[in-house]
Parts: sequence; structure tokens; C-alpha cells
Amino acid sequence: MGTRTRDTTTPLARASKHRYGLLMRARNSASKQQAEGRARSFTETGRRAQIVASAIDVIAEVGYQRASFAKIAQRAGLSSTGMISYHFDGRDDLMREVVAEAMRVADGYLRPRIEAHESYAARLRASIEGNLDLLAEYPNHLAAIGEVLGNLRGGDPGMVAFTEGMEAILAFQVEQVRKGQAAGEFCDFDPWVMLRAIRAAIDDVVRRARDEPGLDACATGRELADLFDRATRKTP
Amino acid sequence: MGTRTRDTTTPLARASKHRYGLLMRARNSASKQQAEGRARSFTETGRRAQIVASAIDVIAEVGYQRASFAKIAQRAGLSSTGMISYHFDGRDDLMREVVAEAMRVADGYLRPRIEAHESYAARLRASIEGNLDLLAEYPNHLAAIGEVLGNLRGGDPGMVAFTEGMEAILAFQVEQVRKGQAAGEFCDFDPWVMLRAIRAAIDDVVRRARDEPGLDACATGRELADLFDRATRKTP
Amino acid sequence: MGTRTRDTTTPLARASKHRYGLLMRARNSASKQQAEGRARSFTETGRRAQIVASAIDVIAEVGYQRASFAKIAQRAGLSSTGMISYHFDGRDDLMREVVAEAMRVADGYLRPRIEAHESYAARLRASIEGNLDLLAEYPNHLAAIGEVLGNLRGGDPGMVAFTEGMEAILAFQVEQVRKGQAAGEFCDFDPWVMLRAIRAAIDDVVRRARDEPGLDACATGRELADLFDRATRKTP
Amino acid sequence: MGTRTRDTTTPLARASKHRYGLLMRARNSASKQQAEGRARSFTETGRRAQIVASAIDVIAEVGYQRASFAKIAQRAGLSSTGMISYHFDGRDDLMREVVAEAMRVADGYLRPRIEAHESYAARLRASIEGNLDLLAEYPNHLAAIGEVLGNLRGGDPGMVAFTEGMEAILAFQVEQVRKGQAAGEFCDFDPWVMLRAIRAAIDDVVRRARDEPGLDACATGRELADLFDRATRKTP
DNA sequence: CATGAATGAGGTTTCATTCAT
DNA sequence: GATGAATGAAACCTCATTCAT
Repeated sequence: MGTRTRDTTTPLARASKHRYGLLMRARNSASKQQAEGRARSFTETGRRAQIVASAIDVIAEVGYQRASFAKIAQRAGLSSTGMISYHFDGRDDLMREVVAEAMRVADGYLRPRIEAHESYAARLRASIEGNLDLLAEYPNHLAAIGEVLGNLRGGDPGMVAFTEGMEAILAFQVEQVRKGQAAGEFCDFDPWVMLRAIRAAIDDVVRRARDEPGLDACATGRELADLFDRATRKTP
Repeated sequence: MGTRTRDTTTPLARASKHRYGLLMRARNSASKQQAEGRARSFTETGRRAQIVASAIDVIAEVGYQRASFAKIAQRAGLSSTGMISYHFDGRDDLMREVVAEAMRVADGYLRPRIEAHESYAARLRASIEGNLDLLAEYPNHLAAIGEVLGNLRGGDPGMVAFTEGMEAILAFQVEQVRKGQAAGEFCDFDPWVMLRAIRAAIDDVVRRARDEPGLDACATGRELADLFDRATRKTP
Repeated sequence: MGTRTRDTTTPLARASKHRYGLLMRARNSASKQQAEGRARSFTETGRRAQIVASAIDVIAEVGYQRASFAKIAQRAGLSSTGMISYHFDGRDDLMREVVAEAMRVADGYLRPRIEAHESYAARLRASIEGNLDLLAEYPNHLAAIGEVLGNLRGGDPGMVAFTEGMEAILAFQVEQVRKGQAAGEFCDFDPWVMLRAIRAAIDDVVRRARDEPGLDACATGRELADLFDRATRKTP
Repeated sequence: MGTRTRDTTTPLARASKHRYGLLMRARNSASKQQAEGRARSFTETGRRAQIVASAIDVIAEVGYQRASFAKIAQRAGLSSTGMISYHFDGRDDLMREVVAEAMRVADGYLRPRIEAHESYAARLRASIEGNLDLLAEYPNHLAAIGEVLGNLRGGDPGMVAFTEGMEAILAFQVEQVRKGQAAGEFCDFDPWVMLRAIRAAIDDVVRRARDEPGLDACATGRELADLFDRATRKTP
């Protein structure tokens, strides 16, 4: 099947490159052409990006399951779904790219905002508020990530490495929180439970924003930041 | 065309009958046979219940979208999907019954545990811990509810009344929280954001439990209860 | 299969009992119970009649193909289609009874009106106008006959004898027309073609009346009678 | 979304282009691909035509309701019904094309034969005889038209515009007849009733020809033309 | 007699994928 | 690279019929 050239570092190793963003770049994409060891032409890269962008929009609009190749191709201006099958090694591969691209954007948006702060508590607040500011600016990217990840099943072959990558990202964040606890900024709690609760609360707002156009994501972000600040800060 | 026997109270009226459970009984089911005003035979009721139970299991296992009539029928020991269409007026009707049944179980489990407490703060804790104890005992019911409700789109016709019912339940809970704030038990926060965050955190654990058999739901429940206790309680 | 007791006279023999009605009683029904040689109880007869009446209505409303057992049972106040299968030996048998009953009504209505006239020409006019007056009074019966007969295919087994019966009726009418020609009342034309054209014109009005509530069937009947009077009468 | 190329003239405008044919070309087809503004490839056009031709045959053989996609696909040499759904936007769309194609053939056959005559009476005769000569040559086309149109119900959505088109054609013919009456060629009668009777008589022969291979359509056509000539001509 | 339950076939449609051009 | 055609599976649903009670 050709020589594989893809990243073989462990998920954890990859995650350790990142700082504090609740969403980060994924590099474990194993797309069709890559896997066959060829370089990508310019046109091919452009087409792929176009398809991924269309997929993000369609997924955000109609959901993971209803995002058929037909709809994605239509939005991308392609006259046939065959083109998608040509560029991606099946639905899973496309979805991996969708999450990877959405995470690239999210990471680019969040990282500077988070790293602008010194204290762990401030970084946590920046992370929460940043996610919801991001939602206001790119309404489809977080929705697409949530849809894809939310529809993964445990034993889903082909997505296993992917799920592991997500776990690794979360593990890195857990490490940060532990440092915050050690530094006396946070009170005593299970970082895993806390981080998942935060992620879940953010994703819930993302889902709600889909059906409620009037929702003020930024204000909700501040409210959530307050909420989790109270839940994490050390009281004297 | 026969006397109609189904509940015609409004969602709000129905919600007001309840106290504090985060999940409550739904009564707006408009199933096939019921709508025609007939009483159900014992066998029919049994078969329907069997199908609903199978549906809950299948949905919890493979998700809302992949829960096909074929899989449900197979689990129910039926030889054809036609039998499901015979008992239910389409997929939506079955799904309504699934949520209604799961909520019936949840409500029966949660209500006594919640009402055993007097203070609003204690009831909130009981609600959170109760949901996760329930998860430990009935692993599929909360998962099924989450799957069905999580896959509803905004304008989904046929499920609109259903979504409204859920909103009404949440509105009732918001009211309870407001009373807790007025009573000086809770600090100042937006009850809607808080309740959705709680719900989202619980649902996230439910999803995680699906793929991680070793997860200790009850312990996570206590951790979450602590978390949201810190986030809500009034500090002197 | 039990001793069969049904009428074994030939179609022609049966037809010769009639006079001039364009629609006449059919007696070749081979319904389930008859075929088994039992006498029919009162209740059974009543049920059968009720089902047939409902079938006539449903067929007139939604057409032959869409007239499912479910719809017919519902209109008859039956809670199960099984009852229809019990009383009739399949769809074909029911349809035969539908046509037979509708023809019984039509024959009872038309025969006196036709036989009130002496001349062949007057009888022809009475036949045409009578059919459309009948349509005004029993809107569903002619429609049901037309729907059933119009949906028969050539090789339809189980309906072959039935089709032959209809041919026989037409043959009788052809004979009458020939006598009219011999008597100098009618000009020279092919009686088969003429009679089929008349029948087709009437059936067309029946179909049209289904969708156009404002249509004046009686007036159309007079217009058609005039039309076919001009087409048949001997000009000096 | 691309330039639309389909005919937007009104039914009446379309009808006025024609002369006297009892069946005319329909141009209101709104088929799947066309609606998306694309041009059709040669192969696609060929496959569509092949499917339509097969549909005409199947409909003529087994009737509108029994003409399933499965039978049509089989006759067209397709391995699955999905191919028909691919080329046509559902059953209605295919049926519209069936009638349109059959009418295209009928119009091409009838128009020259009708326009070869000057007098209204001669054109009426040419129309009737032409239809039955056409039946002898293309036994399935008129049958298919009759089956499809005869199975439309009043409020059938998606076929409403179609039914209106047929009415417009008939209205045009009515106008021609009125001119014939004004010109003194025809006697006094209701043109609507007359034209519907003619149409019904022709369609009846078409149906009969389906089951009686020996029937001489052309001879019947002459007989019908004589019949309606007597019914319409002015007697001195 | 009557019912409700069950069956299996058949209907249309959508989907991801493959392939020849 | 890109396209349209083709495929086969799977989806939900309706139907006529049979059967136990």
C-alpha cells in the first residue's frame, strides 16, 4: 500500500507541544494521498481544503449523520460525490480532516489569548471565554468538532487513534490544572471531572447557538467563566 | 371518532406538578393506537413496552442515528421491522415513547431522593448525585434520553411539542433555583446557564460511561455535586 | 374444499334475463363462505354487506389501488383487517362483491326507468340519462364499478369469469341495439363500438364528478343522450 | 444557482401553439437534473430516454400502479432501482416525463395528419382516426398516457401543474370546435361534453386493445369517426 | 365471530463507493 | 484531476394475509 509517511509520535508527545488551549491541532490525519506516499499538488491541496471547509459548514448545519457526501459536494461546487471519495479515504478520513482543520483554526485563535495571561486561573478564564468568543466569530468550527467527536463510538475502527489524540490533549490540560492546584491557585478537585464539565458546558452552548440565533455567546462565556472560577478557586 | 383519552394539559402545567428532578415524566406521547381512542390490550402493551425497551438498549449502544428498526426488531425478537411500524406511528413516535419511558424510570428514581431533602442546596446535590447513581443502575436510560434529545434539530416537525415539553421542565427547575437564590442559599448567577451546565456535565458522564466500563459513576457524581456546590453556594 | 353451490349457468344465460340496463346484476360471485357450502348466518350477511358498502365508499374516494383493507376496515368500524380476510377470499373476492352489489343497486334503479319506454331509441336515451341521474343520487356506486373494472388486467386469474360476465351483459345490449336497427329506429353502425363509446362517455363523467363537485350530472346526461341520439337515429 | 433553461410559458400559451391534435406535447417537465440548471450529457440523456421508454412499456403492460421502479429498472437493464431515483426526482417526475415523451410522439404523428385538412369536420375525423392509427403503430404510448392521467387524483400535489396543462389543451380544442360551429360545419352541442366523450371513446379502445390482440384499431377508428361525424355535423 | 399480533414481501429513497471516460 | 453513471445495501413504510386466542 505504499510507504506511509505520517507522524508516528505518540499522542502524548504531540499534545505536550501545546500549552493550554482546550482545543488543539491534531496531526494524526491519515488521508488517502498521504498514505500513498505522494506529495500533494497545489490543486489537490486546494480541492481538499475546499471540501473540508464545505464539510464544516454542512456538518454545523445539518449534523454529523445527515452530512452526506452529496450535500458536501453540492456546497463545494462539485458536481459529483466521486470527487470526495477520490480525495479522501472514506468518510472517516474526511471527518478526521474536518476536526483537524477546525482545531487548527481554534488553536490559532485561542493560544495567544490564553498565553497572554500568567496565572493558571486567568488562563482558565481566558480559555472559557475564548471558546465562546470563537463561537461568535466562527460559528461552524466548534459545532463541527462537537458533532464529529460526539458521534464517535468507542470501538469505531479507524477513529481509535483519533480518540486517543483527543485524550492526550485533555491529559495535557489536566497537567496544567494540577500545576495550578500545586501553586495554590485552585482548590482541591478532580481535574478530569472539572475539565470535562467545562468542555461539556461549552459544547452545550455551541449546540444551543445552532438553534437560537439570538443567543449571546460572549455573555454566556463570561457567565460560565464566573461559574467555573467559583468552582475552582481557592477560598481563604 | 371515539373518545380521546390523551393528556391535554400544557407542558408548563405538567412541569409544575414536579419538584426538582432534572428529568421528569413526559405525558405528551401521541402514539399510534392511543390516538385512535382505543384501549390497549395487555399483549399490545407488552409488545410495545418490549420494543421500547429494546430501542433504549440499541440507542444506548449504537446511537440515535444508527438505531435502525432492523436492529431494534432483532433485539426485541421480532422477525420484521413491519411490526414496529405496526405498533408505532413512525420513527418519531417510537422515539417519543423511548424518552417518555426513560423519563418515567428516571423520575421514579429521582423524585423521592430529591424530595427527601429540605434545602434547595441539598436538593441540587441530590439531583446531581441521583442522576449518576441512576446511571450506575440503569446504564441505558439516560443515554437513550440524551441521544434522542441531542439529535433533534430546531425545526424538526413532529418533535416540536416534545422539545417544548423539555423546555418547560427546565423552566420549572430555573424557578426552583431562583427560590434558592431568594432564600439566600445560592449566590448570584444566571440559573439558565447554571442548569444547562449541570445537565451538560451529567450527559457528558453518561456518554463517557458508554465507552469506559470501568468508570465509577457514583464517585463522579459526588465530585460533580461538589463542583456545582462550590459554584452555587453563598459565601459569607 | 367442500361442495360448491354456486351458480353454474353461463354468463350469456344470465345476461339474457336482463333487459336493457347498461349495468346489471352479477351473480357469479364466488365468495369464501358460499364456496364452502355453508349457509350464511344473519350476522355474517350483515357484516359482509357492511364491508362491501364501506369498500364502495373507499374505492370511490381513493381509487381501486389505494383502497386498502386497512382503510375499508376503518370505515366499516372494524378494528382489524383480519375480519375482511375472514369474510372474503382475498381482495379479488371482495372486489367482485363490490361490483355485484353496485350493479344490483344500479339495475334496480335503471330497469324500471328503461322498461317504461317502448321504442329502442327512447330506451337508449333512458339508459344514458338514467345512469347519470343515478350518479347524482348514488355518487359512489358507479365510481366503484368503474374503478374495479377499469383496473382489471387481461390475464387476471380469479377475475376471468367476472370479465366474461361483463362481456355477456354487453352482448345482450348489443342484441337489443341490433333489434333497433332491424326495426328501423337506428341507422347503420357497429353496435359494439357504439355501446362501448356510450359506456366510456358515461364512465368519464363519473370520474370527472369525483373531482368536480359542481358538475351537473343530469344536465350532462341530457347532453350525452342528445349526442348519441344524433349518432344513432335514422335520418330520412 | 445556474441558469435555468426550462420552459416557463403558461399552459394556455403552450396550448395555443397547437392546432387540433387531441394529444399534444407537454413542456412543463421539471425533471431532477434540469432543475439544477445543468446541461445533460449524451449518456445521461440516453439513459433517461431508455428509462422513460421502459416505463412506457411497463405501464402499458401492468398499469400505472403496478409499474414499480423494480419492473421498470429490470426492463431497462438496470441492476437496481436506485438508478431511477438517480435520474428522476421521484415517481411523479418520471411519470411526467413518460407522458411528455408519449405526447411528443403522439403530437409528431397527429399534427401533420390533422393540418393536412382544411375544414373543421375533416380535422375532427382526422384526429379520431389518427389517434387509432397511432395506436396501431405505437401500442404502448397512448396506453401509458391514459394510465398516468387516469390515475391522478384531484389534489395530487406535484402533478397539479400537469393536470392544468391537460385542461389547457382541451380548452384549445374546445375553441376549435366553437369555430367549427360558428362556421356552420357543426351543429349545436356542448363542445366540452363532446370532446370528453370523444377522448373517452378513444381511451376505451386503447384499453381494450391492451387485452384483445386481434382488435382492428384502424377500423374501429373509422367507425368512431363516423359516429362522431353524425353526432356533430349540421343537418340541412 | 372478532380481535390484535405477526409475517414477509414489496415499495421508494438515500447513501457511500467504484469505475470508465 | 474531474465527471457522471452505476451499484448494492440499507433505510422506513405499507400491504394482504395468517393465526392464536
